[in-house]
Amino acid sequence: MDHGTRAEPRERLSRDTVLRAAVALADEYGIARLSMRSLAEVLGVVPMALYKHVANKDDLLDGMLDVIVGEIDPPVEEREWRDVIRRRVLSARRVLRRHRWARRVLETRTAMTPGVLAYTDSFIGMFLERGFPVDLTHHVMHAIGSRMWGFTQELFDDPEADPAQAAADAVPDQAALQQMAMRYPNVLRVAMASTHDDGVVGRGCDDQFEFEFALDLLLDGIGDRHARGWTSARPGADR
Amino acid sequence: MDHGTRAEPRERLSRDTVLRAAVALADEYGIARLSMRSLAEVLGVVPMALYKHVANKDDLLDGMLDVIVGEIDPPVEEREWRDVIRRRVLSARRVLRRHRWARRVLETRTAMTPGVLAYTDSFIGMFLERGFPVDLTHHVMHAIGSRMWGFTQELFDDPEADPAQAAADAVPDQAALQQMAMRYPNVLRVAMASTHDDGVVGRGCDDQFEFEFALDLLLDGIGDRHARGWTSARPGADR
DNA sequence: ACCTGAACACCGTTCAAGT
DNA sequence: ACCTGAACACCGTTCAAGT
Repeated sequence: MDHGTRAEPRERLSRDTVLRAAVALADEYGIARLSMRSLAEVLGVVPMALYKHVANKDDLLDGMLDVIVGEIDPPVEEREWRDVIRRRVLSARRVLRRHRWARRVLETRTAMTPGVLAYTDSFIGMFLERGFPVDLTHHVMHAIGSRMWGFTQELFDDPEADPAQAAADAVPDQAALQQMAMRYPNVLRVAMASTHDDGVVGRGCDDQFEFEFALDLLLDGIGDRHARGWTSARPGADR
Repeated sequence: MDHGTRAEPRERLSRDTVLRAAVALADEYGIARLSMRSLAEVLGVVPMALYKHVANKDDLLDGMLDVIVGEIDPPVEEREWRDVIRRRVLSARRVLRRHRWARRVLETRTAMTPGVLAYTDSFIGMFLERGFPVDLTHHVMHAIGSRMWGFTQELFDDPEADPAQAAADAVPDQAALQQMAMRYPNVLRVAMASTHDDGVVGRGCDDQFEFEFALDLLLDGIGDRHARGWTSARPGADR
């Protein structure tokens, strides 16, 4: 019943309100629908008003990342490195799954924001404080890569899948399946292996299972190198 | 000396010429500068002319991917799975480094194009044909993920870095370094460890070394699971 | 069959002005 | 100090028309 502009004294904008509104908007409608203009509309303000609180769109995205990085649990107090790392990664994973746009944004930017740096620093600390040498820790961090955020670069999973696409995947028509079997027999065999129990070809994989499988492969390898006192000992280190 | 439109009988467009021109344009100026409009201009044609050969921009990107996937070497003839996989991955890596935009494009799309499927099928085949069970192969493919294309999701490396950014990274001012040391001591220690030999803080890491380190961690883990006859044996498989 | 031109509905962002 | 309005230089794409 609000004809005319119900001029409730709209709260003054702040960087924080802008960032949180942006996160909420991306959570609900996806990052593709987040534009300076759509965000302004949600906040009941003209697009240019945002630029008082955010330098530009990149700065907005960086800020959004920092907001959600703050949601990752701190490391647990324990001396066993493997468990500490494992839990932290799985906590990050839960956060990134709540904010499905965040993965893509993390991949996109160079992301040297304060929050991201703080998390990285704390993550490295988990190794160093538990006796890992700096050299090994360095290479280990590279090997872990995006898995410190709880995601693996999976092929063929679309993080922003529209339901239509998902439905199409789930019910492939017979002809397409036939073609598939001819041309890509190995893909099909592997896809079938994961899904014979629920009868569909698409989405039969348990993402969480796959993630932990890969994470444990990695942690095993790391533990092995650590136990063997591995160093990079690269030729020309004294050059 | 071409005043007026030098009406050389411009070659008729084809899907192939369009795709190759797009690849060349992205190679030279980066994917951000590739638009339907800029591509049309390069081809000396009006934007809408492209739509006869390409359904839309997504289709263009898919096509570009298929062009470069064709550049990956076929698997070598050998019976040792580890070496075959390793070489194939490193070949893919060389291709993706020639076309630096491709990594981002691969990440972005669901990418179920014929070329991508064919490569995936052949990749899976390398395991199956060398005695890996289907179940293990399935999980292994998930664990390998984007590494089958020769890239790891690295944090803090910008694939499309502008030179200005790179320069800024390479020569951090003293004050920034000081701040860094206070706030992110662990990040700094690790960064220093890799670079004491060339004296700069930024880009001191040997990407190729890091990639192979991580790849070998993974391959070791895979070999271990294979040797132990690992199966997923998930509860409820008969449900 | 292939290419063109004008138009539509979007972007991020600048600049000068309002209160 | 904060917000506004109009404008600029871009996008991808539709539609009706040209040859």
